[in-house]
Amino acid sequence: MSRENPSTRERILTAAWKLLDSNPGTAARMSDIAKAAGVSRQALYLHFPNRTELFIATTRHQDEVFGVQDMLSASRAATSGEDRLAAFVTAWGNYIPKIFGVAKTLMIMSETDADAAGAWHERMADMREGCAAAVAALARDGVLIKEQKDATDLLWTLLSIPTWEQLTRLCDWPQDRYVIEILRLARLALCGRA
Amino acid sequence: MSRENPSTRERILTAAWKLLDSNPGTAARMSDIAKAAGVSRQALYLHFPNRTELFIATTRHQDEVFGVQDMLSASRAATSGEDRLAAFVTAWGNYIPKIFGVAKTLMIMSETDADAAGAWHERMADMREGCAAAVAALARDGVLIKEQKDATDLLWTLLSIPTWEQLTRLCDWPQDRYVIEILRLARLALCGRA
DNA sequence: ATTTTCTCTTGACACAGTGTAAAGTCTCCG
DNA sequence: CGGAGACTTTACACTGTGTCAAGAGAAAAT
Repeated sequence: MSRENPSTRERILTAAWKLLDSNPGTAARMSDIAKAAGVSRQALYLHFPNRTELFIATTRHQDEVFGVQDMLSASRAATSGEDRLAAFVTAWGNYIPKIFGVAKTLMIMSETDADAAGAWHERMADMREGCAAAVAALARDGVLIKEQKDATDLLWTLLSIPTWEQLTRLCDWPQDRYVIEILRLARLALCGRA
Repeated sequence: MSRENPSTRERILTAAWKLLDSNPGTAARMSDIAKAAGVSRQALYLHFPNRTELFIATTRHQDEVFGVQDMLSASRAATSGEDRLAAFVTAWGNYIPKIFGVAKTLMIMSETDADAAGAWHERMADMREGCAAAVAALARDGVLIKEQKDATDLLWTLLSIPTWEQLTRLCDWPQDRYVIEILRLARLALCGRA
């Protein structure tokens, strides 16, 4: 289930990725993914124990392809708290659209599937780390006007995927305006000034 | 499907309500609801054409029981823009926990079910009206620092159900603090001051 | 060159859940 | 008494997930 012909596994992951991207949340069926990958439905079960694990593997695959780690470490480079906040909001805010389709599917599956919930919460916890680090940097600079826990909660919520979805998809905000406004709001909420 | 014995229909709606409330999003099965209502599974189909319509009827039923209209008209009573904003945020913010279980289920079903999506979007559009009215009142008072459309988008997003869920359920904020903080954030975002 | 091994396919099946259909029961009401 | 309406019971079609077993095909081992 791990050291087989990588090309097939890769093709399945790519097919799942594309399908979930093209209509997020609608949770493609196993047979759809198989067809898109050009393999039999049963072949999926040779590489992944079930649908949930396939989707979890797809998000991990995305993270590898995009190099989330590099992205997050870039925001760690900023010296001042405010720079760090800006770097983190920009990095994560611009990462969301890349992973939205798959992430949303996992998010929805979280409600009914414990494994999906675990993977999803882990991902959100990772993102929260970044929020906490930015908040801590603001506190160190003495510009934070709230408790660190509360500030982290707020920033974490502002940067949540549903918030991104509502503003960009339902309100038709272009991506760059979303980033600018969320950053403005974060600064207002955490430092009391823009 | 509408003028039959009301007690059975009522009992089904109440059962659905309770089940959806007790574990939101997990989408109770028809047989669960039937059992809880003390009727046969098939009886559900005598009153509702399908599962989606049953859940939609459940939200409408909630709105009747709680009297959303009265709640919203109360916020219209406020004279100044800032009062109106506060009244609306408080009213809606405190309404969310009452409807959360059912609303979230409908929200999740929206992804795969067109009827659910219609009902859900209609509900959200209603809520947006309230946002727009509060924003217009702020503009009339000359305290709004953004375009009305953008301000409405922001307020609408701050008051979204996922935002409520994240802060109260995941971050463990008590309900009253949620209302206070969202109101503070809304004032900051729309008027530039708390 | 033959055999073994691995990946994938084919076809079948069990299971859960939704929605439909038909026949039967029960009760109320004329 | 007899009919109408609400509900039950049983059965079934359909979709989608996950399992199982037999076999094809090719590459690797011997």
